[in-house]
Amino acid sequence: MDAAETQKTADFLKALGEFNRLSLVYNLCRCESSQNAMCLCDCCSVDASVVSRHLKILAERDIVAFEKVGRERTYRLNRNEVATQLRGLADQIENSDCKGGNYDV
Amino acid sequence: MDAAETQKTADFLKALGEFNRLSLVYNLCRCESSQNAMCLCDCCSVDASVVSRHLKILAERDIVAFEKVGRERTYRLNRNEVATQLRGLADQIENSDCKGGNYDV
DNA sequence: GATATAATTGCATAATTGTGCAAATATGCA
DNA sequence: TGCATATTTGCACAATTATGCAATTATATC
Repeated sequence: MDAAETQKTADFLKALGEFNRLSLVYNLCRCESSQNAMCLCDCCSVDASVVSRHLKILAERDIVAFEKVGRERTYRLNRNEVATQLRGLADQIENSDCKGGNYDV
Repeated sequence: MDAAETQKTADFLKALGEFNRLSLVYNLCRCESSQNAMCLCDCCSVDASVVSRHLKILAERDIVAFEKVGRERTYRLNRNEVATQLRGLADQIENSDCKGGNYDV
């Protein structure tokens, strides 16, 4: 478990671990089709610029993907990728894949 | 998905989503037995008081459990609980349990 | 009781992060 | 071209968070 990978995982979890961003994720979760940012604004009572920034953070961590459609930008949740990453972490923690070089006393 | 539950999930993810705290979790992951805080200090190069505070946050979210042993406090990872929570979130996101009341357009 | 070690807490501070508003950019349409 | 809508960006600021140090608490041992 090198530091860079730990940092990357932490960044992923941190991106999900903020109320408005998690609300956006849940909101996208409910939608079959892509949603534009304006539509997503409705789910959290913050300025559009704030939603824009949160979506940017989610996109940077590959939690959402976006596409330009006209003057809109539509977002969709990367369901499989996010689920896979969460399950990978769960397995790692539960099955103790990391038990090799043991610090145990 | 009410706001309180969303906040709780966000808090859980936020607790895991910080470099030093995630390092502590990985470190505990490698140990079969409980570890005291001093021992855990070794894995992140910060003051003991910082480790103490991070462990407190992890304990508040039920990510770790502790026990008083003499003048030490020993910590262990709540493997199953953490894994279960992560998998629950993965399922929710992937299977779109929340697709019921649909905001879709 | 005196002393040593483990851990926590108070306090100050630095760093990061979330936010709103106004301005800028990008694009579609009349 | 001119105007409207969608989104982003610059800026300032508030709120939160991470950190270290010193002091304190708790407990074990001499």
